[in-house]
Amino acid sequence: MIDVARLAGVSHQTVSRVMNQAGGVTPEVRERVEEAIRQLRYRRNPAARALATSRSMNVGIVSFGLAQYGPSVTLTGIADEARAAGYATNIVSLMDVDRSTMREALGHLVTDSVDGIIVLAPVEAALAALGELETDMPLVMFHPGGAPATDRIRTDEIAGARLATEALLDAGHPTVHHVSGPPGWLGTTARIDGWAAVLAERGRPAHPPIPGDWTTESGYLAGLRLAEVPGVRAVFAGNDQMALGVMKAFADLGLRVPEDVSVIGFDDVPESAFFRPGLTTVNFDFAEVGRRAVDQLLRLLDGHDPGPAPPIRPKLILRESARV
Amino acid sequence: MIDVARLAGVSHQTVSRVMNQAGGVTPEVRERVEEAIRQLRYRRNPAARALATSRSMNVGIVSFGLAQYGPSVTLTGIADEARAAGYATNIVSLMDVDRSTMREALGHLVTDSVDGIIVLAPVEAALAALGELETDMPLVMFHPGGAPATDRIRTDEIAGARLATEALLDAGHPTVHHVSGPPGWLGTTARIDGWAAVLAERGRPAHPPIPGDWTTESGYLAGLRLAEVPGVRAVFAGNDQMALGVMKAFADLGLRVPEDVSVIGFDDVPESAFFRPGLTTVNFDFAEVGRRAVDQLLRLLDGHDPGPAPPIRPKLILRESARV
DNA sequence: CAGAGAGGTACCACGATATTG
DNA sequence: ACAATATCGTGGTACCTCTCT
Repeated sequence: MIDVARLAGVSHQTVSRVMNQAGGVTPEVRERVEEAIRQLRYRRNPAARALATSRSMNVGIVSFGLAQYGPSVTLTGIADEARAAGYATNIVSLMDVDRSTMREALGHLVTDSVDGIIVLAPVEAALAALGELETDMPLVMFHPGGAPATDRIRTDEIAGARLATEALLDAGHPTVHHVSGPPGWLGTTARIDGWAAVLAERGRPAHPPIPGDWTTESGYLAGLRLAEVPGVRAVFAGNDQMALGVMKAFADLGLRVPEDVSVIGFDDVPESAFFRPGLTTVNFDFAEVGRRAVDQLLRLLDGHDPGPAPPIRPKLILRESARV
Repeated sequence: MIDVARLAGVSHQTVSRVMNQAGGVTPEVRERVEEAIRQLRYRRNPAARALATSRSMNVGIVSFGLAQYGPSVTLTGIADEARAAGYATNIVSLMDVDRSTMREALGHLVTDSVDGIIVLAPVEAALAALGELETDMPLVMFHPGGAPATDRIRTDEIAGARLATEALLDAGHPTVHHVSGPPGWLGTTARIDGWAAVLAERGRPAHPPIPGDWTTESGYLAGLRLAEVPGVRAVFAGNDQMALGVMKAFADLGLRVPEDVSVIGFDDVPESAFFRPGLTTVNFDFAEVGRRAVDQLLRLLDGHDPGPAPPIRPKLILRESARV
């Protein structure tokens, strides 16, 4: 910066003003400084800046289950939005989620002095661990189906499950069977809640959900079991992979989708449009989850209470797997 | 740090020595300092440290296709290994790969003054873009099927494709059909090369590969086409999703796997063990790719030429989808 | 004597180096 | 010779001062 100042014939302070888009610089001087910056290919040193401002311009991310579709898409949303706001993205990945791993992850990020943290671990264990750990660091977590709160970004998965269930009932099916995700995941609970609420409202029989584990295989097994239930007309699966498995089991057993049974999935993974039949499913914009998490965190960093962020709304994507 | 020094009754320099595990401190003094550190919950300021040492202790990652299984697992490997070495992980995700997006991504990381960069974008466009861009920053890229080089971490995907093809031929099948990945991906080329080489060596007919796009659906379409080819006995698919699609097409058309046709996949995604039938496939340790990339980069940062890193070797995972 | 543009100086929290006990 | 200290440099920003319409 000193070199730039010398070349432009000004003080380093003026160069700083130019770099920070601060006012109080003559257009003429500003141009001279900018030319010097270009000429010397100057980039300011973020460490020095961080030291002087006590802001690292880094956001930390604690992530779990990155190999899943939703979280990985959300991660890119976070990275993009943070970048756009001038923040870098510092990631810690978790193998398991419990109090000690969470404490360790947060500790790493605190040591790296990030300005704020986003927790991308939509499981109950994460919630519990965060509840027990006290941090003064601004923190936003992803909470599928959660209640409004300043530190949460919510996908309204209860509404998503309702959309699917209502669509199936509206189509005239007597009830809807549910293949759920594994216990412990926030999304599993939310989807069960939404589905059960609609059945209760309309006085339809609610068969106990058949638990899967998000995999296609578990969906297949659930499908085999469902096929034996007399009068199965409509199935709502907790994610698209399980819906795929259900459909495969039905196909193997000679049940036609959607002629005999309607199936609706959840997530709208890119492949779901290409399943056979194309899967009717519930879409959430997971990248938007990431972007909003960053926005919310930045507002928190600004100091004034932003209030709860609005939830991400579901969209029912109509394809061929369900007669609605 | 000054507070710690004051509390321990020493100079800040001595505290620095203790923090850095440097010698030249009496055990007694060291203990006093460590007690003071504990008491004040002191953590050193990474920005100040970065400024003084001109090392940010950050590695940058340029990633593409994070929603894919391989890259996302590799990312966690990178994050873990970097963390273990005291480095934080700074991620930039790419939507498209071309010269300008790559330049921009590297520019961001340079601005953030990372100490080194790992490029996780196994497509030819990335290779080309990096070739044209000159950076003095230490950089390691993931290069499936690539030749040995100091700045590359290689998975020996040619060997992986050979394993699959040889196993099928050894089982007595007259030849092997290949469902390839989309053009432009380094893995696509490597897998085709390995497959073709084995067929050539053994004088077997090589039908042109049927190109897919990594999705289950494209595998399904390829399976429909393959089923019409007379005498199809063995199929090697470029990844597990496509293998799943192929098997589904065969099932729909009444071809039994493995009785009528053997199928081998590639990647060994966690679900593949649960496909029906369980998928014989080629495993690579993608997390290890990430760990080695970090190790190699750290050696580069050390200054002395580490030589090419050894390639990641494939393993054939025998399950039920192929009679071998 | 305002007020705007520019410069001067202290300070951020460390590590490196030379120096002292 | 060894432990511990004092001083300086790192590259910026914040705040105060100066100068000139």
